Amino acid sequence: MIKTRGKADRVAQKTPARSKVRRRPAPRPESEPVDPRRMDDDPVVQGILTAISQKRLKPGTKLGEDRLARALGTTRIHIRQALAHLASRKIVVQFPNRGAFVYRPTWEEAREMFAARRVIEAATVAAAIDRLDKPGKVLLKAHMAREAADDRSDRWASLSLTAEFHILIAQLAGNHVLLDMARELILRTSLAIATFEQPGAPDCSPDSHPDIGELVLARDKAAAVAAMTHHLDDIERRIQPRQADGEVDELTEIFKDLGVRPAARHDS
Amino acid sequence: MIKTRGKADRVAQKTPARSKVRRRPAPRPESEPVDPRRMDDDPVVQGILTAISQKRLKPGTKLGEDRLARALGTTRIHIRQALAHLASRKIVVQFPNRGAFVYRPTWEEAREMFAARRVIEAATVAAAIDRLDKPGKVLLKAHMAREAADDRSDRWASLSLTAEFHILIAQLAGNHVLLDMARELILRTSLAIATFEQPGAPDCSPDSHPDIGELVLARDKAAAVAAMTHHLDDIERRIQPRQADGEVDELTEIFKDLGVRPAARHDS
DNA sequence: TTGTTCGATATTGTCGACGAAATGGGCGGT
DNA sequence: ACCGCCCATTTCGTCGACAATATCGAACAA
Repeated sequence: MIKTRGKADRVAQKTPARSKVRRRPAPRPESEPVDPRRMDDDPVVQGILTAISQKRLKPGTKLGEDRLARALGTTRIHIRQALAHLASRKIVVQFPNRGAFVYRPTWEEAREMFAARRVIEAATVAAAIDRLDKPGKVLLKAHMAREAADDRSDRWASLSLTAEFHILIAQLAGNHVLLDMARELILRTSLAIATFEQPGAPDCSPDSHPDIGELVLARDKAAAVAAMTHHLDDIERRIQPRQADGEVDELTEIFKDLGVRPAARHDS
Repeated sequence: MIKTRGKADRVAQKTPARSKVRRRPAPRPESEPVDPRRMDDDPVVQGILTAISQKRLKPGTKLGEDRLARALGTTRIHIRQALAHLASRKIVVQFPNRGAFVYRPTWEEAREMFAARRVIEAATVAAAIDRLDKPGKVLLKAHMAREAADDRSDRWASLSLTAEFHILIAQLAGNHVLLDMARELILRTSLAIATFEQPGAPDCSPDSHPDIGELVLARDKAAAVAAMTHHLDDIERRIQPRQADGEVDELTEIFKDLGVRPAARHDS
């Protein structure tokens, strides 16, 4: 008979307020309205994300499912979901029957990411200045202090710190949509940098951050936008279009001034 | 033994050019280098996406897995993948153990989407003017002709058409990253409109499109940017912050100026 | 030695089924 | 008549296993 299911087909999303207006019978403790699932909170996703932003996972790295499952202590299905999510956000690429790899942007795409960042972040600094208030100033000053106090002893922590400056600006802008875009762009940009950086160049000239921060605190919008744009230009200038198709070129690059040959290959 | 798998761990992403240079033994027809999986090409995703952009799926609609699987003639696992992808892009929301629903933005988020669109699309028109060339002009003129010839006979086709104008501008900008963002924003904006629109108001004042198009063709950047911004303001003004939490309020809205009271409540 | 073919291995993709949670309706108590 | 509880049904989440495909190594021919 199949029972065509006449109702409840479109019940409307909304934090599951019970069908009627009656307040919940308190089966739940309180204040837990069953939040929507946020894949970004998944520990697997978080792990891969921070590993990437700290450059512990390099572009092109294969992310095998079974391997990750064992490494992170979960089952393959969670890994699959996490990888699918990261693939949707273009943090990883999935090839059919071959697996997932950390995304490696092309040179053109890297350029386009920076162009997009200039657009977005120019808007976020401007908006951040517009709606800057006491708590915002406190947050900004606190971050600037943290960056000033950073002694570069922990390269990974420093990398996170510089990225957080840009994210903080986007947060101060108060637009969650722009914030998400900025987050995504910053992450993907770090992939672009990792792909095309010259070996041994710093990631993000941290010297510019205090200047930008001061301009924001001074509410000098035009100068702050100009400084941010210039800052991003600076970062972009640090990358070069080396052969992005790697492997062979990578090897020639590695061995070209090294003079060693594989010898006779007997591992173990 | 476990076999720590000494090599090939990071082989680099790159369109799987065969391990050697030899041409393939011809199991594949030709010219198909195994492209990365693009979830956006999935027919299920496409179906839901166009259904949403044409407002055949309204915000809040429940997207049951088994139901969709039967409706679209696939298995549940494909539906799950598609829904996960759409959830990553915030087109749908997934509640644990409750299913997926077409995303219904909050009022603030709707405002933020428009603000973001002003930022992105101001940049895309500007860039489109900068790199406008012959084929670009042809495309733009062709689209303007199509919009001019549209007789609104097919409401769904008209909706797609107006969205495509904005996407075309973004395409002309030549920045794939910005293009993707514009695509996503346009789609989510249409969800915001569907959520908060006043019943019976047109979606996107199509009258503005010819003006903007002409300004682009005339390469008047300042005026085009201003026109685009104004156009988006126009659209945003058409929505109102009605109670977004729906159902009860939705019903009161439906019946509020209808003059009927529940009387003495004896249904049937 | 160089290049090709074939088989073994490993990894991914998919399916079916079961357990878990929530929804909805009916029942009994106040 | 209303409110709360309980159970049946539906739907989602997860696990295990199998099939499909690619990768790797070795044997083989030129």
